[in-house]
Amino acid sequence: MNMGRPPCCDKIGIKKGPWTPEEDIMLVSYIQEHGPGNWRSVPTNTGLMRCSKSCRLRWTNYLRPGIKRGNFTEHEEKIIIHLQALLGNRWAAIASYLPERTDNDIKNYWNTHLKKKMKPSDQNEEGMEQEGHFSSSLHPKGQWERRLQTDIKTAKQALCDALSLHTTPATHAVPETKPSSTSHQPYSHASSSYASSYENISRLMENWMKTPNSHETNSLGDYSFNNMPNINTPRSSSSEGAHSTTNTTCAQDHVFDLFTFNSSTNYGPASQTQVPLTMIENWLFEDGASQSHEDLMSMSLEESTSGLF
DNA sequence: AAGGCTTCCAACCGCTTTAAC
DNA sequence: TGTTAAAGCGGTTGGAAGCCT
Repeated sequence: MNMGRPPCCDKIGIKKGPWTPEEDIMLVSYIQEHGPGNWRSVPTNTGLMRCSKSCRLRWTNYLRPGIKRGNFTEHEEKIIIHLQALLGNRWAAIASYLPERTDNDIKNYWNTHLKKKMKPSDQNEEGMEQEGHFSSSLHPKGQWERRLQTDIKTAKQALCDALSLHTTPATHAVPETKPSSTSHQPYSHASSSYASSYENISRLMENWMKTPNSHETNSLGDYSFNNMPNINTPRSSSSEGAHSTTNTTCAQDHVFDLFTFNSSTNYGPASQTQVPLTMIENWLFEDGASQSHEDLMSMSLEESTSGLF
């Protein structure tokens, strides 16, 4: 019986553990030619004795261009602390606000640095959480509920984009809308002895970026680091090119679902399509403003979450 | 100098969701 | 439409490196 997709890898002779520079170069060379995605075929086509999942993780967490490593700035630190309080341990969501950092990196940084740093004040926050002050831990929420919270924001952003109600792009917190910041982002440093190899790979990638034409067309569609779809969104970069459009559409669907849901309690079905635009605008502007990093930093937790519910 | 302890982070594991067949 | 693997995600671990005694 062979229903569904074929297996990702046969798990026989799969290599585990740290990646060698040679393996990295093999992977990068392959992605250079074909673009990320279709991970299933990566081990076969590259000769890497790695599981496809391992290849994907290696790429998204380490080799992907535009990743800043080590040395979290005070600003980044504050954002992480604030977002962690807001969203809980939803590292992917937090990482979307820090496009140059991977969720894994943020998670590690939180666990190794910030968690203990927060210890003295934790008492307060935990106390507040127990009293239900924070939305993220108001109740032991189900996954769909927590996802909904994020979706609301995504949906608002999508609708905002659709209606061309951009706030200043530089302060926009939702990274999907930002132009790629990766091409000019210097690699800060690699903390391990692997640094020299890593730099080699960086150079390899820089060469690639200088010659976008050589890889514009491939089985996965147009692709280059300069116009990589969703490059700012960790993980999603591994997805296929159509992703961002799909997200927007889905988000818009969500937002209209929300309107339908809200209005159905107050209005009859006929009025569902007659939500005044000013209402939507107000709603968007309200939250759109709060999406900037600066505002995110300055607003209180209560303020920042009140709009969500 | 060396042994033990701690810190840090890359990578893995396992679960859930999404999408291909 | 059901089954299955891929993708996404958060938690955890292993081991290298640094620090302490």
